[in-house]
Amino acid sequence: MITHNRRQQLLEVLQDRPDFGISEMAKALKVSQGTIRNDLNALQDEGRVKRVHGGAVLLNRNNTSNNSFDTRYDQNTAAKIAIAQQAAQLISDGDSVLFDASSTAYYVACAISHRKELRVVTNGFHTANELARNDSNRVALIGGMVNFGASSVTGLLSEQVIEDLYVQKAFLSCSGFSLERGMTELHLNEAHLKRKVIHIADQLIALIDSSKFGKEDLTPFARAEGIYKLFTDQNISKEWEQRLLDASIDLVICDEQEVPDHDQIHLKTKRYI
Amino acid sequence: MITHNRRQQLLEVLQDRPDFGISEMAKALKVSQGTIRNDLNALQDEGRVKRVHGGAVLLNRNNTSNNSFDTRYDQNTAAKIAIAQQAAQLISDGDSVLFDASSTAYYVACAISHRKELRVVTNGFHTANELARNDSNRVALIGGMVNFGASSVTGLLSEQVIEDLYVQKAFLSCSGFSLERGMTELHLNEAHLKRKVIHIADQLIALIDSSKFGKEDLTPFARAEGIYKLFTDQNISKEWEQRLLDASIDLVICDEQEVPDHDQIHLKTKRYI
DNA sequence: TGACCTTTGTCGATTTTTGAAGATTGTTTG
DNA sequence: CAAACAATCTTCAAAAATCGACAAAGGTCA
Repeated sequence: MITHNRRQQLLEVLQDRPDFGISEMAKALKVSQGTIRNDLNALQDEGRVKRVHGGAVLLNRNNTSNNSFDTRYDQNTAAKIAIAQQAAQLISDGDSVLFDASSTAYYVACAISHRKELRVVTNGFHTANELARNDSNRVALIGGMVNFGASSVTGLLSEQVIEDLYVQKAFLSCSGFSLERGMTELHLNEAHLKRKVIHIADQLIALIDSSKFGKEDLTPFARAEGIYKLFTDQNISKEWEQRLLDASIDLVICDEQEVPDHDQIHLKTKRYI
Repeated sequence: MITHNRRQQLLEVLQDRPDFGISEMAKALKVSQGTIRNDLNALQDEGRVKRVHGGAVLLNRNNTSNNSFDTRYDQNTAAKIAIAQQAAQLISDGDSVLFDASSTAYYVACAISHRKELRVVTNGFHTANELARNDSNRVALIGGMVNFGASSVTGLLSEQVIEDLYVQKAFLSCSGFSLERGMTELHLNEAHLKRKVIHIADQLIALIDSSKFGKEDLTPFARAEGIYKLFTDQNISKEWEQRLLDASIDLVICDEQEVPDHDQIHLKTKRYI
């Protein structure tokens, strides 16, 4: 084992087990504690970790995946992916679409990675990055004040910017939904932004997992009648299903399919043992 | 066995077994260790591998993603961090500052994580996220077209948005610098954006590592006289140092040891003197 | 043959690893 | 709060591994 590779492994160990101390790292990599200290100090000089008493913490670059964005992604993943895959069917090559910064919208973005020449507007970093990966797409990120937790922007720098845009389909989620108040959002800024973007979109596609029905949050931003299609998961109650049908809302209930590897994106392989 | 073929084979071995050291490669190819050393050094000169103590690591086979944030991040890290730590001294609580999407500017952002109530404008995702981590800061991300590789935006949605802002200090890097053309940038969009933001900033702080001097890229965006302070690393040539002094440019040559503890990302410890 | 390149072994210099001693830090206990 | 203890840190020195440089040996081709 050469030095460089051992240090790379050390970083991976540290990512999996941030609580490991020097002695545990030494045992995991089968070298002396002094060597681990050398390695950690060397990695510190490279700016990869910060040394603390008893061990080290990974520095920002590797840490970016450890914010609240990812934890949001792990909640109810199967339902969100089911919704995303169905909703993605609505998008064709060359479409102009809008996504909010929600994790469900991000999964839609992942599901249309094979589409070409899309024109995309979004306020989510991850969604923007995922779609910009494809060279033929033109992805616009809405400027504004940054929310660290959500990796998104909401407070608009300029109201005008959005009004000058136009998209065919807007894919929006919400934190609560009722027939009376429509789609509601916990945060004022987010609701404000969504209300804005609805005006520039031809069709409003609602991505609402079953847990949101009956919840009413602070700020409403879209009336139920304005929804072009509503996607939800199979856990929706019969009662709500009927209620939505009675209100003439175009409802799509998405079956959870076998999506084996997707949850495991965040898991790292453990080479040490 | 022709030399050229053996080197190709060596690359394949290295791909299969990245953890192989010199002696293992020598055994695998049935030549002496000295020959392996020759081969690895030759391959390094071709840019195919990077030599590390005890062996070598393969590097980017696809030169297309050359400008990505991650690869930029790893280049010349020590110099960039040195520059960042010195430049960070200019920032006080409550300041309004602007950063470009460069990795050096990102390091500055990391170095001011303890500052409070900053008002920040940037077009880099990583920089934005890092600074937004601190609740007391207000971070604005400039909206625009997304560059996947750089994790940034450049094509502006609206020229007006920037003109309505004001910052005290703008921290900008560049891909080339000369006294005649000033700061230059390879990509047109980026130069365009930087030219814009210079107008809304009181002071232009240039972050230019020593490798950039004498390079002139396509698009100039800031004249040398307009630079308020220029930070570079200690590898700058005496010749260039003199030239900048003659031009009355406020030059700061950054050396890691001179920074007080509380402003450091990490300490460079001297272990083997 | 003789010029040129590659390979190989050797040698001192450098880097890495490791263990030990003493200093420092963090925690527990009275 | 302070003393006592444990864990961890830095420093140092020695051993091991590796490096670069050089020169000798071997091969190729005009």
